[in-house]
Parts: sequence; structure tokens; C-alpha cells
Amino acid sequence: MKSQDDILAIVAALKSAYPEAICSLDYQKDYELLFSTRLAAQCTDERVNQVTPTLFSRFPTLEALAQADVSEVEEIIHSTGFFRAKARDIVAASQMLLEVYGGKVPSTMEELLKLPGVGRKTANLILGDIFHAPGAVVADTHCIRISGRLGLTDGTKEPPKVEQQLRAQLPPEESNDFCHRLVLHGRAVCMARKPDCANCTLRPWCDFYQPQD
DNA sequence: ATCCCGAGGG
DNA sequence: CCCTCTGGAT
Repeated sequence: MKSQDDILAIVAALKSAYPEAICSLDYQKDYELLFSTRLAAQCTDERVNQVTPTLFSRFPTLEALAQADVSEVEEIIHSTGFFRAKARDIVAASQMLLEVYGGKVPSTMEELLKLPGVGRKTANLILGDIFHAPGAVVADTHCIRISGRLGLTDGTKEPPKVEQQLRAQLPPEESNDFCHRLVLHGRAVCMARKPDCANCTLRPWCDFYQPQD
């Protein structure tokens, strides 16, 4: 594992390389981030952003989404993949948000996980970006891969373990932005197939760095 | 063939 | 732990 100094150095290097820790999903309302994140399962954010303007203008309110014809939602979101489950979840979650939570996105992990189609990744993103909860760790595919390569985790790919191990090391007020920056770094430099180690600002602390790449 | 800011079920 | 759900890009 890393020393606390290494952790802080990695946090600082990422902050310097990616000054704004932004979510690349486009959204206006809280529930739009929730559903955009559901759509982002095994799909690029870029493609999600191509369908959500159509989805959220065709069904501009939570009430409209709750009453939407699932097959029409399926058509709109088809290109994001897993479209049957995603469409079913979006309509069902809209109904639950209205009926159980008064139309407001809940602010606790426990309640978020009760919503259909909301798992730990989506819940943590909401907690971090909407409610600014300290200690939120979004263990998505980029976070899991890069944390493993760096040696911040023991190599597990199980999201709850990655969450736990990162949360134990990161300053709580930094964890959410840190995860956003890992995503940006995962796209630009530390790609899954062919990581660009030569141009990586994190290589002084990375267990994975191999000069021949 | 592998990957993309996953979730749910066995 | 495993598997399935699905389309698009590389």
C-alpha cells in the first residue's frame, strides 16, 4: 500500500493535471444525473449525452417520465445498450421518486439503493455531486483500474472493496473530486488497453509503470 | 476481441 | 464469486 505522503502527492498531481474535477454527463436536474448515470452503464458518457437531450425534452418532468411508455423510452435510449433494463428502471424509479420520496432524489446511500437501477456507483455519484457528501467514492471502471495499477488497492475489482480501501486512505473532502479526476485520467492517459505511461504524471508513484511502454 | 464513469440476480 | 443484459467504437 501507499504511504500517506504518496497519497497526498497523487492527489496533488491529479489536481494539477485536471484542475476541474467535473462530471462529463450533461444534466440540469438532480434526477437527470441519476438517470444519466444509469444510462452510462457499459456506455460512454459521450453517447449518453447524445440521447439525454431527446429523453428529457420528450419527458420534461418526473411526472412525465413516471407515465412514459417504456417502449418509447427504449427507442430513445436504444443506442446506449442494455436498453430494456435501463428504460424499465428509469420509469420505475421515476414512479418511486414521486410516490415514496415526494419527487426529490433521496440523500442517503440506503435510500438511493432502494431505487430500481441505482447501485453503489450511481448512489455515490449522487451523494458526491448533488449532496457534496464527504467520503463519497465512485468505484467505476476507471477508478477500479487505475487504483489497482497505482497500488492504491490490493487489485480487487469488487466495487465495495475498492470503495472501502480508497476511503480509508483519501482525505474525505478530496475523495469525490479524486474519483472524477481518475475518470479524466483514464480517458486521456491511463487507458484500459494501451496506457500512455510515458506521458503519465502519476508514474513516480505507480506500481504498473513499465518504461518499455 | 475488448472496452465504455453498472446493476441485479444466482 | 459467477452470469446476463446490449449497442457502438476501436
